[in-house]
Amino acid sequence: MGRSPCCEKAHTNKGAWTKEEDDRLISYIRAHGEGCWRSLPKAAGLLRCGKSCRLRWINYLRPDLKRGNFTEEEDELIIKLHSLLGNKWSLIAGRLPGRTDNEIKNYWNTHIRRKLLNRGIDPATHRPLNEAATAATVTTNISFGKQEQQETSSSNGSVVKGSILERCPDLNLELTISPPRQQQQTQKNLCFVCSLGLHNSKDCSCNVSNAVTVNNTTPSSAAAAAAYDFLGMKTSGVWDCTRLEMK
DNA sequence: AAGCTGAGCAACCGCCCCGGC
DNA sequence: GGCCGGGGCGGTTGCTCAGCT
Repeated sequence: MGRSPCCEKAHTNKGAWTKEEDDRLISYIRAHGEGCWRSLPKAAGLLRCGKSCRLRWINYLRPDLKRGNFTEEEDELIIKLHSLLGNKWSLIAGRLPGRTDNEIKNYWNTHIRRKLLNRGIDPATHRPLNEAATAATVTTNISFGKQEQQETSSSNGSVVKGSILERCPDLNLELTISPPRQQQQTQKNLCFVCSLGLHNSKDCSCNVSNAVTVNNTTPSSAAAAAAYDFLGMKTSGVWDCTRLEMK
């Protein structure tokens, strides 16, 4: 049973892309644009799975990609975003123009993880390693909307109280998160995801969340509170979303 | 020079979500 | 409301290459 494969695997190439395949894909997309990935390989004369074409285009061939080493600023931004968003690589990539989720994921796993470990910071929790060891069950990753709902039901059917505050009793409850100050008056209903500039994201909870203050226990605000501890440096007072703006 | 090892990264796999029917 | 197909995403694999012995 199960769903049918996305393509006829018996007649598709796998592995590294050749220059000729790249050229075919580029010229086809230039001529026709990004359309139906499933039918693209056949139309472009490629013996590749549609998914493979999409991945190749998005991660390597797209003209707006920024190749080359990550800057120190990008490093720090990735670390901050990861502490907020967890392994939401696509969301993180959305804040780094010219970078792809795959690239950031690889970079995280190869460089930043080690960098944080060298700093004595647990890359999974963004807490000091000794603290992370004693509070291994505490997560500081954001949970949005549906994911939050999924996580609130345990396997034995009992409902776990969903509040991150309950799971993270050491959170600084005095912290207030707020949208950019000049927008506070006009965007009272901005959800946390939108406040990061990730409008129209699937994780946007504008429709379900009407506040972004930590005093409320909405998933987005509680998650924001959970992220107060950047790089192990606890902060207090106002945490301003504008700090995540690209420079 | 040859073999070994680990890092880096491109690509694949499988699952999930969403929209159309 | 349920099913199905397509797209997207995160995790993992495996190839390549540089550094070391």
